[in-house]
Amino acid sequence: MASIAATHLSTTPAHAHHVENPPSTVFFQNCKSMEQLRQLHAQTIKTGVISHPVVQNRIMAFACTNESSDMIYAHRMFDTIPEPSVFIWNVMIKGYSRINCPEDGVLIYLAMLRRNVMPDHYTFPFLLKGFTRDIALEFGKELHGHVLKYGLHSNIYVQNALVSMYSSSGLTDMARSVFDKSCGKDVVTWNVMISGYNRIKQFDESRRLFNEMVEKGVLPTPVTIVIVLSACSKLKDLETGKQIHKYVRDFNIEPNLVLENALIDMYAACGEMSVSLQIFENLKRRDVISWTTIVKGFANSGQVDLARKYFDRMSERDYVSWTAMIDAYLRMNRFKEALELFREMQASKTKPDEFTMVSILTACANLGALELGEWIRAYIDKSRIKNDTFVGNALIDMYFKCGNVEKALRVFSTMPQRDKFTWTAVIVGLAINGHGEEALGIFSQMLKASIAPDEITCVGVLCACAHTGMVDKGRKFFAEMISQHGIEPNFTHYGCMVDLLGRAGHLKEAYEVVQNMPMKPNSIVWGALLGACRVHKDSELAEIAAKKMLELEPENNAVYVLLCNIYAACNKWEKLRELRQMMMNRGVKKTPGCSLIEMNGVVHEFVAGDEAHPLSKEIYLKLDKITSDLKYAGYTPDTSEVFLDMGEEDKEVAVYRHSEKLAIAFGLISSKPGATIRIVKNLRMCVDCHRMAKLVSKVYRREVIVRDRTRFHHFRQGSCSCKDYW
DNA sequence: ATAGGGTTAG
Repeated sequence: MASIAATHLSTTPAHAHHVENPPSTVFFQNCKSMEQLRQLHAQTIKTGVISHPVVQNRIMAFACTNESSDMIYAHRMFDTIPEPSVFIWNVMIKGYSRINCPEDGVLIYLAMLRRNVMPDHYTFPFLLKGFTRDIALEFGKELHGHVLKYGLHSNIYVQNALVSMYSSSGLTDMARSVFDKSCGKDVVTWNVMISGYNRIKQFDESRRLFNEMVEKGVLPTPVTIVIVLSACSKLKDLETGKQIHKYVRDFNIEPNLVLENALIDMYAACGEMSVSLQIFENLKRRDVISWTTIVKGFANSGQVDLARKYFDRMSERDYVSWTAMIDAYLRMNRFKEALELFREMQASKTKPDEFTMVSILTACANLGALELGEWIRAYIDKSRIKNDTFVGNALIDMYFKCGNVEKALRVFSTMPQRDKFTWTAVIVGLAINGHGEEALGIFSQMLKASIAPDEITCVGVLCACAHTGMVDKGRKFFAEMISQHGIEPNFTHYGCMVDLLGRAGHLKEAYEVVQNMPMKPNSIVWGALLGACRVHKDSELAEIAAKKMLELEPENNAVYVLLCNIYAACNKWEKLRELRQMMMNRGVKKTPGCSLIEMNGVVHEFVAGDEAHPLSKEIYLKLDKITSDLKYAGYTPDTSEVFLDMGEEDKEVAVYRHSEKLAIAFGLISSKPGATIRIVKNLRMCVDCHRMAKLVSKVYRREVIVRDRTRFHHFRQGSCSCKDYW
């Protein structure tokens, strides 16, 4: 092909570039690659036709806008043109916006103005495309001024480019003001405006504007339908979604694959998986988005195994598909499976993005998998994955939930941008790790930074007060929630208050709070009171709280167990026997205690009395050794919370086999001397395990960190960060 | 020789 073109060219005489006789440029139509363009370009130089503007235009247009465009090449040629026409400037701008360098486009545009070349109606659509929020904030207004100055605002392409620039960079109000002022709108104007509202999540306004558009008689295109279906999906508005579906059929709108996918997504989001699936099954062609949408649909409806079935059937998966499936496991608290899937994702050589990283960090946080979390952090740096605020927040949360307060704070202090969630993560993280005072300090910094707290932030503040016994500060803050921060206390806040007062020994006041709260107390509030009764061994109030809880949640086994603990601790054996009988009759089973420990990137799981671990034999031998070592340091088993009907010796065996002890023994065997042992437990730590962990930290000079259901225990040199107050 | 809008995920 190139040689034919070259032959053709060589027949054109070198002197043929006289104005009255422009050279033929048909041979450029066959040019397919930059390689061919280079040959043609060389020929035009040899023959001299290069000096003719028509030829220059052809070469520049190809170099800038062809699929295999080469802006370095284009710029080199551009520099040889003494007086570039507006056309040449335009294609240069287009070239830079195509390769996602809108700032370079702006630089070219400014150079063009300096050379006194006026922009035309082609310039702005190229120039404004692909602006990010930052670029729009920096140049948007000025360029908007230029549009008016050069009298181009009535051109519909220019006007749509302006609306699109503002709305796609989140400056929706600016977009709207151009939109409202424009006299001639077409369907694209409406589309870009509506998608602007989608962008800032004002889906109800998207829906409203769509209705207005239809009323005004503007005919929607498939693109309009996709935008509005997306809004319906987010609003979970099945009614409008169905209407639009009907509209598609009634008006014979050509349903392309993107539109079909949007329909599948809308039905899935509205909980209509059967309709969603039906559309999916009837598709002639399916792409990775169709499949991912189905996977996500099942994930959202909690049917993670069905989601997996479709995920496994996919012939092609991208990082979004993998992340969707990982999230499906997260949603069901199946964190280990989430991590297993991440390993498969790596094996498949699919590159994760920052969304994947957030999901994996969440799994690490919940499993206490610090090693893997650290690895992810290094991976993010190494692979230059976008390290945005979401990632920072997830890292902070991971470090706190793994009990590493120092590193969590280090991430916090180096984050360039912080949002409400960042501050809240730090406050909650400090609180659960027992650093109440510091949490309050961060809270006042947050207020100074003019970040408004939300409900969760308030939970963190109350939790900080509760875990550190700051009763007066907690009372004061609770009173200020409405007056200072405009936040109405919800059940969780009342629960925190009851916890705060009750734990500090003000059981009567705590009970009063429950009785006087403006809404009917729920199980969170009664549960907090019940927990306080355990700490202070008040079996009478405990009975009231437990009875209320069981009215609300008859299936809540933990309530029975806690009441048993309390009876046992108060030596109320008769009551305990009756309760045990009732539990037997109702078939109530204790949730087995379960502890997780990560070792060399693998999460090991232990349940009470477990013998399933490959190292089980060694673990029990180690446990024997620990017990005898600790006895020298003053350890005696504390079986006061054991409520099983058995002799003292059997009780000792029962506490001896608790899952956190197995995990500690395993940790001591498998890690280097001096390494911190981190454990995550699903239930509250028992008194005996707590006592033993303190001694382990002293005798073996090991830091032991146990995260239980509600808080952290940092064991160091024989004492615990919770000050035995949990 | 050069024009604009869309789906999946924390």
